[in-house]
Amino acid sequence: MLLRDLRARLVKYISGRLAEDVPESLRVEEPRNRKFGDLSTNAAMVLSPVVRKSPMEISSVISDEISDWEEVENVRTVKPGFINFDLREKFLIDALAETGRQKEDYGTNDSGNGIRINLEYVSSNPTGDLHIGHGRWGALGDVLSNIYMANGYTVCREYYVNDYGSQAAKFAECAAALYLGHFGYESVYPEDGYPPEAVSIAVDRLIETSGNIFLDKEGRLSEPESFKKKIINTMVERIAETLEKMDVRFDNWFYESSLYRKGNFQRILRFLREKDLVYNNDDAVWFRSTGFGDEKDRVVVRSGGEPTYFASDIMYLEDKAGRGFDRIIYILGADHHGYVDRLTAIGKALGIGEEKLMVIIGQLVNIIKDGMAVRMSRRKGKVYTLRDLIDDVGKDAVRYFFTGVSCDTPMDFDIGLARRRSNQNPVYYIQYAHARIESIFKKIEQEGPGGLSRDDINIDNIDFSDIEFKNRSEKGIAKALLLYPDAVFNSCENNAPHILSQYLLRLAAEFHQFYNKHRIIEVKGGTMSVNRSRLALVLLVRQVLKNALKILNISAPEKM
RNA sequence: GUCCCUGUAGCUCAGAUGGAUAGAGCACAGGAUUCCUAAUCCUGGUGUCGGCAGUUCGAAUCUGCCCAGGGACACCA
Repeated sequence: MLLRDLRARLVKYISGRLAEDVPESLRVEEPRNRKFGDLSTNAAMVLSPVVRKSPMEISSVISDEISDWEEVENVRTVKPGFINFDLREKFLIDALAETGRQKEDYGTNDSGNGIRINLEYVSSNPTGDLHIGHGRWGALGDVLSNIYMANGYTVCREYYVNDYGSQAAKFAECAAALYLGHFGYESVYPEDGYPPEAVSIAVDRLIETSGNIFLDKEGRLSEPESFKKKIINTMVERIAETLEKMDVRFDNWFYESSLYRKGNFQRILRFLREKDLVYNNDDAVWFRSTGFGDEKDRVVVRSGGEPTYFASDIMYLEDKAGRGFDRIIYILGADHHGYVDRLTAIGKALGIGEEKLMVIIGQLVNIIKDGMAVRMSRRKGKVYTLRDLIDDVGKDAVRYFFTGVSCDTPMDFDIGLARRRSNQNPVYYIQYAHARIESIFKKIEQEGPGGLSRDDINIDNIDFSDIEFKNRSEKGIAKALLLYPDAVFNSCENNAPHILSQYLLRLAAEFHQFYNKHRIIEVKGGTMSVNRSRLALVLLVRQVLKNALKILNISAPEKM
């Protein structure tokens, strides 16, 4: 990791020599403006208050040190106290050779040290189709999982199925009404039920696969409990199918009902009483969540004796901790942000450290249609669902749109725009870079210069010492390639897949610019030759594009 | 009323723990293809970084107060 390694080295030099503690804010980074050089550090400025010397004074000491590094050349200090420097070509070439050797592993690191993460996302109630927002959490969770794995963590992707409470019961009730109605029997549809068109998705499917097996002779449900189980599973199947359409998959579908297996609820209740974490009031059992930072106490057992959803939350978190995860991450939609305090309260009460529990809030998605915002409420009949979106624009675009912007940003999703398969969609720009490179290789293979075989354009057989930088865009590409591992690391540190998306866009841009100016297959006086240096460079670009696209799980097409 | 997120170019958004002249794409105008895919490239420019104070050598970034948009505040999930 170029930036991180250089920073670490600088910190090591400074600590004990110039200052006891090196400020966190010390950075080695690319300067915004290219004219300042390849890299830059603010070391002198952040040290100034610590050392009580002027930045310029400190910068001369530090720039002397940096000048000794074999990676860099041309170190200079500038006005307020910045130290700017360039990367030496010899270093770039050696580093690129190493990149080529690592191939599909390039960019990964083991900073995660095998730490076990449970990442829960989507977890939409199985009471209807997924909406657009779920697509965002799905893409976010999936890519974040990939990012964590690329950084050496172990990840369990989990979906929590709410199949136990009153919402599931209500859904089953609605479904039963439609089911009986379908076979011509009288049925009463619950007044406050889910929209029938949402429920019928599952009912139609159930009838298709299982026919009337839940119907008894009197025109009633023969086995209401199995019907409920079946109808919910049918909905879950449908949800899983939708998510699979965008390549979002889970390691564990965790059923809320499984928390209530033999005596588990009584066990946790006893435990909570022993710890004095609950008390009785108004015939209900309350959890002392205010004692752990929640704004109010929460009911665990209703006056009727039924456990609440909050009871499930307690057991679920306990279960996760019991499965030995070092870190438990929830991705919640902004409409559930009120959960954060509750969850952390449970965590504290159960002795799960704050550093172990993390909640990522994803802001909502607005749908824009013909310039107008469209409300997306599942309770209001026919809406534009995630399934519709994936069918309209394809999984690559969906995934890129959702992970290309910060999850803190409420996004506007313009359906009309997303439908257009045009250059307005940046994902094509990135994929096109990959397709172009493939096309070059195909050309070399098919009608390339004599004496050049397929093996010669294999990354394993390339002599990277052939690389030379004859112009700015070649060096620019090299630098961009070497910054990839930092992008992977930073996107993990910040739980921000969009850092990776942004990086990809930049690499693609570097490539397209290069491609337009310089040729890999050169033709001189009718004879064709391949520029070995550029071939090597482009092979690496392809590798990094592939690696990054794999993390985003967006396809890298060979032709477009 | 309380809490969370957001407010940056005409539009969609970057700007990762404060740093050097605030960026990209789209849209708009013009140009580039006898040659590896023009889904590309090159050239054009616009900003009271929502507002007002404060902290700092230095603020789009941190703090406070306002304004605007979205969301959340059940013995529903």
